[in-house]
Amino acid sequence: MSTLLTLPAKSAPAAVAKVPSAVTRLTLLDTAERLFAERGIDGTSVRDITKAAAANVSAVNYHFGGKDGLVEAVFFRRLAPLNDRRLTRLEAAIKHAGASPVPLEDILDAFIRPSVDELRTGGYTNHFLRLMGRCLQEPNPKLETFLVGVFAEVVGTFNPHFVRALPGLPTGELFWRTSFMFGTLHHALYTWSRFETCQFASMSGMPQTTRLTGEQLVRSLIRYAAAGMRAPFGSEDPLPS
Amino acid sequence: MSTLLTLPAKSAPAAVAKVPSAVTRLTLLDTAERLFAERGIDGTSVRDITKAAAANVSAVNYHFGGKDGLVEAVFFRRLAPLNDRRLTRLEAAIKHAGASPVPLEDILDAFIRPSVDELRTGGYTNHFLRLMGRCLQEPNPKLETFLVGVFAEVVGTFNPHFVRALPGLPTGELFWRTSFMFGTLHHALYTWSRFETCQFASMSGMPQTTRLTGEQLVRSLIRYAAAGMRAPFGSEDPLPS
DNA sequence: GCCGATTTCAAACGTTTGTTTGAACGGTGT
DNA sequence: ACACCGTTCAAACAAACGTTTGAAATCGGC
Repeated sequence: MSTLLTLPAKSAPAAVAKVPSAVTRLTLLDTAERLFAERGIDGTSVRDITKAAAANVSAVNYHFGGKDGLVEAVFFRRLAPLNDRRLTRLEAAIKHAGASPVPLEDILDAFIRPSVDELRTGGYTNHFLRLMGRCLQEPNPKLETFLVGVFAEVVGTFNPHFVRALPGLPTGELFWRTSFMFGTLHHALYTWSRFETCQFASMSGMPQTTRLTGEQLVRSLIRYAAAGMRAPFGSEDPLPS
Repeated sequence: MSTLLTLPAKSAPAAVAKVPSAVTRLTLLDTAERLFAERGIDGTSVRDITKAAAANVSAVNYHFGGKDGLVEAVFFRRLAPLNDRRLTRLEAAIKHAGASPVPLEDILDAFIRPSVDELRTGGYTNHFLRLMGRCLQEPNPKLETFLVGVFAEVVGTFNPHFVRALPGLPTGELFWRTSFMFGTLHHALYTWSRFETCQFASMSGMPQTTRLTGEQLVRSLIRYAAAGMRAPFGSEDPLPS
């Protein structure tokens, strides 16, 4: 339930030189992250994980209290610093803007860049990027409430600045455009992170120019999302049937 | 493998008055669609399906040759007419445009509208919409190759018209913007179709103005995607750090 | 009313799932 | 040397998994 980061038993006294080995714990987290990204959570058994991690089957239950605890730990390990980065970058953009509204591109940069950039540079592999692109649609209900809670603070902090940066846009429309931006980001992460072996690359004879660096992907995403969120709203020309 | 729509045994002779009952088959497809959307494919057992459908456990194997066959049938039943609709609408837009390039909004309309609109009006429930939003990220490899094959024709047909409608846009950038549009659409379908019971609605105190009709969602999506795909491309002002 | 084909059914198949158990291991402090 | 604590391990647990089986039930055509 609420035992998100509580280590297994490890009675808290003398908490100085803690985490004696924790190598098995880390290996389990890494391999679980990789396998979850490749086969999904339900498609990965604890035996798959422990076998790939060269650990015992019961290690998952010992270190994480069960498979559910491992799932939460896998996501929490990445999501917490990711969202910290987002908030930090937004703070910087707010300070840089002074009293005037934060430019839309800066808000999007603070939101998007950590997903693509910081996650990779911190010794992270591409596996969590694939997992990120999928996480919102994982059917695990516990995970869903957990993710919603983690994201709530971020969205709540970003939303007022979107409102200021896009004056005149109705609240409902802004909600949906934010959701569109979310979907754009997640699908792009999923596609980009697995592009090396992606079957979609052969869909329409795609050339090699589709390979992007992380920085290029960030810029493309911001360009696309900024233009989309700034799209004129109102009863313009009706669409043809 | 390639037995996508082949009925179980049913030796083909006297193929006139076929499909004697097929009520069990249809019930299984409907309930499987619903449960797949709610719990994911791996999270749904054949016993869950057959129990909810008031059928026998072996019915899945009899009618579809196994769970994999059922999965393919669930997707194929919706995807085939959906993509037919897309191609038909694109044809109409091409004819309407004459020799000039098809307007970007018309291309997007032909691509997006069937997903939101036609799928619902044809007696479809919302369940496949949720499944649609998730299908590209289902870890089932067989399903993936199947979906890629189904979508290949559509993408191959739409791409040349995107090229004409967006002159000057590099091929690589166009690929990614198309992918962005794809992600936008799928995430929007997922969010919109489950909005009634969606936890995201409570994330930032969203008002009731976020409820959209299908038509409103289509127009919002087209506005957003059109603006995003038309975003200026080049080495403009560098983003702030 | 009977026959052959089609469909349903209860029961069981072997495998895999997540989890638990209790003993053995490997350090550290005394 | 001893006891202690955190960790690992092989073995087993009941439950659920997809699938198979062979016998009933159902139906249409003659």
